[in-house]
Amino acid sequence: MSKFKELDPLLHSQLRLAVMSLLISVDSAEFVFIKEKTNATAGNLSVQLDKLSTAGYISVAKSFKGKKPLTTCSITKVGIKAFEEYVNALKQYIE
Amino acid sequence: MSKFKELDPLLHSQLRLAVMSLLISVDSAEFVFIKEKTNATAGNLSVQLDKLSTAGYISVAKSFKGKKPLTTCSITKVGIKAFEEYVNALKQYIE
DNA sequence: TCTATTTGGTTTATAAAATAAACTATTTTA
DNA sequence: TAAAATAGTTTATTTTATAAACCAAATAGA
Repeated sequence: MSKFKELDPLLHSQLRLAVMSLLISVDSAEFVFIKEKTNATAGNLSVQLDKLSTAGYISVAKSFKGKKPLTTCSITKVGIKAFEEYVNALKQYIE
Repeated sequence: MSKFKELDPLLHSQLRLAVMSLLISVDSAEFVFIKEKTNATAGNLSVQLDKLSTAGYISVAKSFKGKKPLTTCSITKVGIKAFEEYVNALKQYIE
């Protein structure tokens, strides 16, 4: 029984983890879609997307659908790696 | 693809999760042992044990080994159930 | 023997994070 | 054309985690 590995604090957050979990299985997803799937408020989601984006875990593209703003997110290579490492570390806790 | 289940916030914390993970596989464990396994500071561990104890997830017995204080913890039935449910919910995020 | 240091913690203060509330700009609907 | 909805962002508040300070007893060193 060894010591517990650190859990990436950026991923060890319910909402950010849900976002990453979503994004890892799709090519890209829109703000509104993520918001619905995660049950997040827009404000909270906005903040957490920023954090993931700042860390380079996701990329966020802002455009327009007609005249409404459209925020599209996708996971990056760095994000995939971080997610995989997090899941790996987490298994030590739950298996 | 359904919405994400809530993750019990009491368990979704690195240190408290590590504590529960430890306790679920042993009969009981002493403060110092848990502290070493989890790399926690005494202060932080003390606070988090209190929270788990207040929630009824663990029981904490305070006694003396010679004249030194000895804090012994074990997981409760309620704690085991909560841990299992947490792990279950978590799988939705990482599988 | 007195005085540091260590052990085994708890309590309180501070820093960081999550969340909620308020706000902006545009658009659609009644 | 006023009200409500959409798609967000920004800022404020609450909650959490962590660190620092503290306590009491025991042990170790000069």
